[in-house]
Amino acid sequence: MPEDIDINATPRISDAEWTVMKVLWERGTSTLGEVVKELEGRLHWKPRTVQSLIRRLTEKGALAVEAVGREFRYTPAVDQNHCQLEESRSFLDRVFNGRLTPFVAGLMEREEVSKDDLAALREVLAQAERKLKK
Amino acid sequence: MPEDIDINATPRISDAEWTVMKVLWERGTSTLGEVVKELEGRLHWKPRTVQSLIRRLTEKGALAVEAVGREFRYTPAVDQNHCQLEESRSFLDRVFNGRLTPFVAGLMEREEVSKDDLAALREVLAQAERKLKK
DNA sequence: ATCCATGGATTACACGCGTAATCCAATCGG
DNA sequence: CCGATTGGATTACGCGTGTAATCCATGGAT
Repeated sequence: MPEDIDINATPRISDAEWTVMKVLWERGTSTLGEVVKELEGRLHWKPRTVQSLIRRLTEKGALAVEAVGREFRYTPAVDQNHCQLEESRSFLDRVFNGRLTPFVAGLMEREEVSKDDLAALREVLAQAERKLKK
Repeated sequence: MPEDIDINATPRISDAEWTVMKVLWERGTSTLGEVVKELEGRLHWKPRTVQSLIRRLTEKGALAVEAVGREFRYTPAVDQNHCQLEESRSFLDRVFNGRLTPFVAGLMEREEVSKDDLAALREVLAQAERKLKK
């Protein structure tokens, strides 16, 4: 009886949820209040909204919960790089048929890439080429 | 009285709609039947599904309609590069806080980039650098 | 001792999306 | 000419999402 459940699947994270996850990944672990504080100012979100998002993330297994006193602390239960990679693939597939180059080229044509970015990219490229050669 | 409508906004295109738009962009203009034919095999979609997507795209102004005999021909009314750029920006913001380099680096670390890609990227980079210098 | 802020649990609610089915009219193949 | 196919118009329907509000318990401030 083969399992239908893909044990390695990362949960699907929505737009708004990404905002929350980024805070949690950055801070490592937080209470609701800490996340709310972190977000207020940038966003108009009411605390209940943040709580809803956190609850959904917990339900879909993206956050782990640990009771501390009468509160909970929330900790990412999925790897940021992994999630980013999945999003990257699905984005590239959807919009650019999976091709990376047109994506980068498009941004560069519109001058969306700074000189610093260029330098960093050059470095990343060089490294990848070295790795390929080995 | 300032307008609330952003005249330059491209409509928001959903996942499934991207699939349809890519066909239309590639073919320039098509009837429903042509799109259905183009997609069958790759996808399980029923013709009514394709029609629904086309209708929604028309309603949101992404496609222009022109009656030809009893049928309609659908033609993209939004620029592909423009849509791609918008998607790119929103994706980078959401997932990578707008930073291009970590995105590319992430893909390369996981060896998601082929040698040909690397060469093409190198070329794109060089061109961008030349443009910056001028 | 009391009141308020805070957090969990439950509920809300409209909208977009994926994925069609139905109904109807016209056209096409035979 | 007639049945089958095709395409437009209308309708469907459950799920996820964005964005909360309510209700309730409790711990901290006064």
